[in-house]
Parts: sequence; C-alpha cells; structure tokens
Amino acid sequence: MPETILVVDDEQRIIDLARMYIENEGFAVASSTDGREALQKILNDKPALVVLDLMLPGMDGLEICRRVRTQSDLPIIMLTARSDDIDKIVGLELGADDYLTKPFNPRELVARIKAILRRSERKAAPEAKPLTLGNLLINPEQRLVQVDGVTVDLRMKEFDLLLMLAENPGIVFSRERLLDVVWGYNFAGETRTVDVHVAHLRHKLRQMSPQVETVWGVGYKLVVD
Amino acid sequence: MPETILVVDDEQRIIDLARMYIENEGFAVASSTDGREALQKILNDKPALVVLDLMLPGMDGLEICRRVRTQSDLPIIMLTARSDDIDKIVGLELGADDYLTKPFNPRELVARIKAILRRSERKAAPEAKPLTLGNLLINPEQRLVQVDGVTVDLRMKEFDLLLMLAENPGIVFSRERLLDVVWGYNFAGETRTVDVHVAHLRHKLRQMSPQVETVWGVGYKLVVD
DNA sequence: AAGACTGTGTAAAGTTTCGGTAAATTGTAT
DNA sequence: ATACAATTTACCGAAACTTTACACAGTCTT
Repeated sequence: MPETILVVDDEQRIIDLARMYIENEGFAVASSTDGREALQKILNDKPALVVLDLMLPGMDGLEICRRVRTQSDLPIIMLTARSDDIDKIVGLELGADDYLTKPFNPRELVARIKAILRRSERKAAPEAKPLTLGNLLINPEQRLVQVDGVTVDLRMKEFDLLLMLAENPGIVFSRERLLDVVWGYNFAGETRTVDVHVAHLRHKLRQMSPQVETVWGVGYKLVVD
Repeated sequence: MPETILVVDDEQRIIDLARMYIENEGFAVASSTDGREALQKILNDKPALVVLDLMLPGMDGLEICRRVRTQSDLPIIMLTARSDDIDKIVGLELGADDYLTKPFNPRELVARIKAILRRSERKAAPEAKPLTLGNLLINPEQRLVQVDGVTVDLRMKEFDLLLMLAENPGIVFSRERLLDVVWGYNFAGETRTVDVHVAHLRHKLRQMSPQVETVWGVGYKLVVD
C-alpha cells in the first residue's frame, strides 16, 4: 500500500498537476481545496506528508501548519505565491519542513517530497550496540554476524530477522509480528515468507549456540539454552 | 570524557540532526528546546560550546546569549532562519562567536564547532588529523589522498564521501545518511547519486586496500579486511 | 492410529537493487 | 559569452535477493 501525500490548494488545476507527478512516483494522492476540510483529512487519511498552500479558503495555511505542529511532526511543504512570503514564513518559524514558490516546477516538488520522506522515514535504531548471545555476535551498525569468530554472510531480511529475535531472546514472535517489524507494517504478502527466511537462517547458522526454535501454532523464538 | 556541545532549538528534528553529526565527531551532545531550560543546562552540563537558535520559547536566543556573556566566554554559535537576522545580531554585538543560517549544512556546523574549540585553545576533540587505513592515507586539511604514497585526484564529493566512510571503517551507511552528511540535509535529489560517486571512487582507487563494499539493500561501507 | 493441521525444504518465478555508460545539467574559470 | 569541469540524472541489463508454490514431513487431536 503506497504512502499518501495530501495536497491542499484552492486551485484545482494545481492539485491536478501535482497529483499527476506525485502519483507517477508511486505515491497515493489525497487533496483538498479548503482549509478546514484539509485538517479533517489529515486526521482521516493519515498522509505521510502534506503539501500546503499558504492562501486558502476556510483556514489559511499558516494556521493549519501551526495546529498540525501542536499534534505531530508530520512533514509539511508550504507553497506560496510570492518569494517574499517565504521570508515571512521562515521568520515565523512554524516548522514547515520546506518551502516552494509558485509557479513551482512539479519535478522539484516531487524531488523535495522524496527528500523529506527519506529523512523522516529513518527508522529509529534503538540499539546500535554489539550484542553477544552464546557464540553469536551481532554488530548492528556494521551489520556483521559472527559465530565463534567466523563471519557469516546474511542477506538483509535474514539479518533483520535475526537481530529482532536476538534482541529479545526467549520471546516468542508470531509471524505477523515479525512481518510488521522486519518487513514493515504495510507488507502485503504471505506469512509463509517468514518461514523461508527462518530456514535460511538455520541453514547458515548451524554452528550457532542459540537456536531458532519453532513454537508450534504460534511462531518463532531464539533460545539461548 | 568527551566534551559536551549543547544544542538549543525548538525543532526536535534539527536537534536530532545536529546530534547525529556532532556525536559522530566524538563529542557528547546535550539539548534543549526551551530557552529557560537551556540556561539551566548551561550551568549543569558545563558544555564546551553552545549552538543556539535565535527564536525560542521560554527565552529567546539573544537574551540567553547576553546572560551567558555576563558570566563567561563560553563559545556560542547562533542559528537564524534568515540571513537578514545575522546583520541584526552582529549589529547588536552581543558576542556570539559564529553564525549560521538555516537550513544549514551539518558538516559546516561541525566544522565551525571544531574551529571555535580549536581557537579557544582547549585541546579540541578528534582533530582533522591525517588518517591511515591500510595503504590509504587521507589528509583532511590538505584534502589529499594517497594510495601507496601515490597521490590520487578526487573531486569534492568523492573526497567527502571517502572521508565519511574512512572515518568510520566497517560501519554501514545508508545512501540517505551519506546524502545528509556529504550533500547536506536539504539535498533534494536521487539517492542513486551516491552510487555514481561510489563508482568513481572505486574506479580511481582500484589499488586501495580498504575497499568500498556494497551492503545489498542497505548502503555502503569501507572494509579494511 | 487416522485425520487435520502446521511446518520444512527445494526450486522456480518474480521483484528489486546495483553498476556501468552516457547524456543532461549545473557550476566555474577563461 | 564560451569552453571546460564537476555533478546529477537516466536507463538498461545483470545480478542478488525475495516471495511464491508445492510436495512432503512432522505434530496435535480425537
């Protein structure tokens, strides 16, 4: 399921233009021509980012920006008609993430959307410290795995899966839970996928002292013995 | 024990960003989003330097700066949203040591922090000392790179990229992270840009013993073997 | 012990990512 | 303004990885 970008502008023409380019990049687009309605949609559609015109009927962009900011740090790109306005907005420091003057280049808009999402999507990596479990060593920031000092090559999903299990030894995770965490909450595929990666892990980590155990009918856990 | 830099800004996003790069240079980071709290922390945490946003809730940056100055000559770098403001501040002569306009380049911020600390004569943290890794030599001050004593011509981005990787050998960096550090956090472009520069590096540094490795689906790292 | 259900292993199909080349764009110096 | 250098974008084919499919093996229930 693609991420949604909410575009708020009183000119339908602008919305259509933006929609064309944004959808072309694989995002979904929601839109509104009215300030109040926009606030509603922010709550309902849970957009990943809002493109917000300064001048709006209902409630102006500044006010919306301010209100959103009291609630969340949802990324906002402000559109203004005159470049003077940018100084004004920036001066107010109400926490928009970027600014663009009309007429804007749609490609530029898309580039900035991507840049901001790239930044804000950075997964909070809580534990970056190396981790030892029996003869297993995991260094998250190097994405390095060793068993008895011997480096084992793991692929991305294998590593993420092992890390998840190893950070919580003994804890049972359902396949659904593992999909949520390792694959992302919007993963649409089969839970069986997890099984395959567990199989790969077991195969590559034969010599590992903590073992990936199956909890029948429930999921998997890592046991340290 | 590392020196502490106190970062004061009302936007948590900015703080997080600054923290990432400053800590990466071996400093500790304290932070505050509120003016009054900041004054407290200056007393408690005894920072070596303060990065201070002009606009703040609680008490604005100018006032804090003024108060600190009555007590000590703790180095201060002021952040402002508009370049106009700098003239204003400088006019007030309240003795900040440097100024930076938002959006700022995090590398630039770090560079100025180091410059000021160096100037203020305490033995500053990890200096821009030459760096050796296998048969690779990097001298950041001269922006000089040698492999087996043979100088290699690198372009600006190539050098910055290599330096980032070489300062943290073994650590995996996502393209996003590299864009943030080398290109600046408001770079609005493709992540693939990184790939091209990595390709150039590999081509120019065939003989280098540490190698730039691809971590599939994640990013790049420099491995020393 | 049979039947129903859950998990494993293997391989093929599908998808994404990456590296290289070249073209387009931007920046810099003449 | 023009030429040259550096950076960024575009695109394709290859490689790496992921997911699906399916037959078989194991486990639990009655």
